[in-house]
Amino acid sequence: METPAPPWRTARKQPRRQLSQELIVETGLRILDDEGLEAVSMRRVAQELNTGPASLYAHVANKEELLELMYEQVIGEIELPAPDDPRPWQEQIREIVRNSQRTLARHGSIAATVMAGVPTGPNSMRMAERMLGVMLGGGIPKRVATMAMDRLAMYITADVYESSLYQSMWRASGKEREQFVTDYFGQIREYFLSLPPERFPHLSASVEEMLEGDGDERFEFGLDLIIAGIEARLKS
Amino acid sequence: METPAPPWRTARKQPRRQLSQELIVETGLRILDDEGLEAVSMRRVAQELNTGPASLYAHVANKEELLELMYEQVIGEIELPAPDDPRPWQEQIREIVRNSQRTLARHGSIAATVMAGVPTGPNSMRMAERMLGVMLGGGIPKRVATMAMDRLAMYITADVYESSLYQSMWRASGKEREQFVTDYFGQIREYFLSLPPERFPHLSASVEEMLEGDGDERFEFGLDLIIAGIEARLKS
DNA sequence: TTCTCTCAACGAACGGCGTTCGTTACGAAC
DNA sequence: GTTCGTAACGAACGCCGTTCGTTGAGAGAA
Repeated sequence: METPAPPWRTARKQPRRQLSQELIVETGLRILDDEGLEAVSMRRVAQELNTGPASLYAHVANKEELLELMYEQVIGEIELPAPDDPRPWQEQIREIVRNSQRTLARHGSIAATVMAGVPTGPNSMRMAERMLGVMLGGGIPKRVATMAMDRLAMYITADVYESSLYQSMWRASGKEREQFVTDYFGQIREYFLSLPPERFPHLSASVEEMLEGDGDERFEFGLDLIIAGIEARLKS
Repeated sequence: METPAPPWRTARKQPRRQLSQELIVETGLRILDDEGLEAVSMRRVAQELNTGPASLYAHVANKEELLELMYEQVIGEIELPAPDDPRPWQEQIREIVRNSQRTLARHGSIAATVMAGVPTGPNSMRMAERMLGVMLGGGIPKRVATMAMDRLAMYITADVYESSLYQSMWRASGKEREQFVTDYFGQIREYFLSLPPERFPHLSASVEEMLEGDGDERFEFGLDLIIAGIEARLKS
C-alpha cells in the first residue's frame, strides 16, 4: 500500500506522458483493427493514451491527417516482388494487386478514407513506381500503363472498402461470423426468390449463381477481367 | 400588411405542416445536389422544412434509411435501352453503365452510401434485371454474367464516389472550377517533378501521361478494359 | 545552482451531430 | 360532443472534431 502524498505538496498524478505521432498512428490502427473505422475518433485515440483529445493536435494537424498517416503505414506493409523478378508482367501485376488487397483488407475500412486523391506518401510512391515499372517493362505504352494503374488502384480500394462494409455489418450484428453469413445470404436468397418471376425473369433464374462465390473469388474474377482487357488492348 | 392576431388567441404560427416521406427525400436530394453529402443531416433537412429533426422520424426510420431512399430515387432516373434493343450486348452494356455513371454523378456523393450491400429497392432491381438480360441474351453464361454485373456495379459506384470526392474538394476550396483544376493538377505535377528520378525513374518519366485524361476518359478506359475482359472470357 | 523561456500537455468549452423521450394538439371516428 | 391515435415537436443525451487559454516540465543560459 502506497504512502499517501502530503496534500499540500500538489500531487503529480502521473509522470507527464510522452506522446508522439508514431504512437498516435499506432494507437489509431489498433482501434481500427479492433473496432472498425467508425470507432476511430480523436477522443477515442486520446482516451486509449490516457489523455484528452486536445493533446493529439500537437502531433497531428487534424483527423484527416491522422487517417492519411494510418493509410500510409498500411501501404508500407505491402510486399512487392523483387525488382528483377523475371516473370511476365501479368503475373507480377496480379501478385502486387493481390498483396495490396490482402494487406488493406487486413486493416479493413481504412480504404474508405482515400478513394480519391493521388496518394503522395512515400510508401504509396514506392508502390506506384513498382507497378508502373512492371507494366512498362512488359512493353505496355506509358499512356495505357498509367491509366491501367489508376483503374487497378481504384479497383483494389473499392473492393476492400466494400468488404469492410460487410465486416462492419457483421460486427454490428453481434453474431458469430458463420452465423451472420448464413443469415445474411439466406435473407438475400429469400428476397430474390420472392420476386415475381414474370417481372424479373433473369434475376429469378439466376438466384443461385448470384449467391455463389465469396469475396476473394469475385475479386479475382474482376482482376482477371481487367488484365485480360489490358492484354486485348496490346494486341489490337 | 397583415392584421396581427389577438395575443390571447394562442397564436398558431403556421398551419401544421404536412410532412411526408416523399417530401423529406426530395429535400434531402436538393441539399445533396446543392451542398454535398456532408451537408445532408437530419437537422439540416428538418430546418429546410421549418421543423425539428425529431419530426422526421415519423416518416423515416433513421438517417441510413433516408439515404437509401434517396439512392433509390436516383437509380430510378437512369434511362435504360428498350428491352428489344437489337444492338450487341457490348454496346448495350456500355450504354447502361455510362448512363448509370452520368446519372449518379449528377447527384454526386450519394454513391458513397451504398458501395456495399445488395441493393434491394425496386429501381435497383429493374436495373439489375435489365443488365442481366442483356448479358444472358448475348450468350454469356449465368455465372459469368452475374459476377460481371457485380463488378460493373462496383466499378460505377467507385468511379462516381471518387469523382464526388474531387467535387467536394473543389467546393471546399471556394475557387472557380477551372481555377481549382488548374491549381490542383499543377500542384500534383510539381510534386511528381520534384521526386528524385533515380529512386522513381518510371514515375518521373510518366508525369505528363499521368496527368492526361479527365474523369470521363478514365472511366471509359476502365469500362473498355472490363468489357474486353468479358469478351476474352467467352473466346477461351 | 538558479533563472528563463519554449512548447507539449491539458481542461474546458463551442457548435455540430443522430437519436430518444414525453408532451401536445389536430383530425378522423364514433 | 367526445374520444383517441398519432404526426409534430421541444428538450435533452451522449457523441463528435476542433479551438482557446493555461500550466508546468525540462532544456539551455547565466
